[in-house]
Amino acid sequence: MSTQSDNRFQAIISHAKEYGFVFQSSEIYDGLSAVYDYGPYGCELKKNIRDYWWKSMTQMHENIVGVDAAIFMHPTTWKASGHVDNFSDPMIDNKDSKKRYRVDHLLEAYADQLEEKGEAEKAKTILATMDALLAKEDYAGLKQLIIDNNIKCSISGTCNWTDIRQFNLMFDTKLGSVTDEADTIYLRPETAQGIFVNFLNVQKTARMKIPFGIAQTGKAFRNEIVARQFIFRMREFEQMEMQFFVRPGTEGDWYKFWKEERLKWHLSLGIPAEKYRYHDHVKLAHYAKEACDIEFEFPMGFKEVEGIHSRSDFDLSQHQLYSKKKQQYFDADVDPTTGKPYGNYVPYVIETSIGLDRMCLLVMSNAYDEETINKEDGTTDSRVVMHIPEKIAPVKLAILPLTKKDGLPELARELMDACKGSFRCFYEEKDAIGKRYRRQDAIGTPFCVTIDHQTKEDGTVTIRYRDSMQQERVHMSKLKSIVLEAIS
RNA sequence: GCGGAAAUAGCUCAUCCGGUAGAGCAUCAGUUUCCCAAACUGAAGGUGGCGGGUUCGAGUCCCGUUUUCCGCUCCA
Repeated sequence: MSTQSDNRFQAIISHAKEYGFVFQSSEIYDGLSAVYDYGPYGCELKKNIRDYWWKSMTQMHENIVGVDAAIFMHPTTWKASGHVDNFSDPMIDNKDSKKRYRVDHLLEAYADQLEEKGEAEKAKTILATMDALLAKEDYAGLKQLIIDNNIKCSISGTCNWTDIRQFNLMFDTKLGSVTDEADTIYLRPETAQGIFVNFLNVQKTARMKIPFGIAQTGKAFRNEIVARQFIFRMREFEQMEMQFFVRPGTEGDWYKFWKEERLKWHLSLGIPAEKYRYHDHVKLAHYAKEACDIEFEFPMGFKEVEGIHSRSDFDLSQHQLYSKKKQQYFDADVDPTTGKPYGNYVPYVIETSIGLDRMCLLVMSNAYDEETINKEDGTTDSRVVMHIPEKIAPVKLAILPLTKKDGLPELARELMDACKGSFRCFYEEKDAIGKRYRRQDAIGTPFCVTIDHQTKEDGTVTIRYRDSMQQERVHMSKLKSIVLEAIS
């Protein structure tokens, strides 16, 4: 990473704090690691991004409906989803190289080596022993297995291992007021399962026919080993997910469709295409058939902002297995090859999952700009401006009377009253006009309007555009529609 | 979790060899001005992240701790 991009990231973090976008959580108590709060403008931005996504997914697609599932779910949910087994990996560190390994990866790699050497039997024995020990959570036994087989770290070449430790990435808590008798439940590590367990409820009550989708936004929690990089990786974060249910055999086409559709959504915000790229997964998760990330060029490099996964029928089948309740859909459409209806099946799923907090960071990173302005008298000036897309800007319109007397505030208040019911407005009469413009630039307000003495005569005002700094005279009565046009 | 760096006003930073903290910008009140960070007057804002130690005396030296950033690792 270059020093320049380092500085840029620092500048964005400082700006986010200084102008009320993002604060560290519990800052007066020295903060809480990797937890952040959104301030007055940050929460508007976040809400606007969420609303824009929600509208794009549900309102613009007749076959997508929403749910809002609880954060607490029945503990069996996480057994079915694979999170209890796959989300809590025993780890071991090599003391010499300081490298950390997942214990199962380390042993599997060793078993692979044995197989290559023609010792397949021994490899099998080791993997079987490992599985047994993992099931018993016998970490001392696992460490002994590693030592007995003289498994070395590939970096240091030594067997100098630490004890095996468990990193459970799910937060747990107790349900029930008496702790002794209470059951352990988890804060959801992803929102997807709240959709899967409601699959039939939604399908039946909203009378949905395949293909259809269920959208949800909400908080999820992961006790990350390392959570860093500002709001990019937080322990408490918000996801915007849509699970799209399709007939088996059509998932390839739908995967392709949503992969393209989701990138279009990003580009519809006017963010340059060259800052985005796809990253196709080579090594797939246990449930996936195909998967890719949409990556954005953050100040610290290209990083994932959204994932599109072809999840097969893994989730619904698992819930069917664990709940012993059929998760089937009856497809009355006629299969042209057989001439009969497709009938009952467990649908396949295409998932699109985007991190709302990452999207906020994406927008702020892309918007932040330190401009040098060449003034008419030959001198230069500078401004910090947030080029936030109009649709999602925290404040849409600033209403600024040129002076605080001669009846100008009264006219400005009239305009304020006319507009504030339709979008977020900001009123200010303090300080010189230039200073007020700069303050609005810093929070990304796309339009400023100034009421001056001419307004009293002919009802016109100057509208000043954030990005170009150009001004235009328009009639007061047109202002609301100009702004509405730009933000819809 | 390991290693490195850092933490002083809202922000960016000073404070020399250890002698009880300053600036610019921002904020607030007022005067004046009135279309791109204008000027003037005044005000407010700090137990120097927190805790301990050394010292007559610690923002400064030492230890611990918390938080942040960077590298490794992790992120199904």
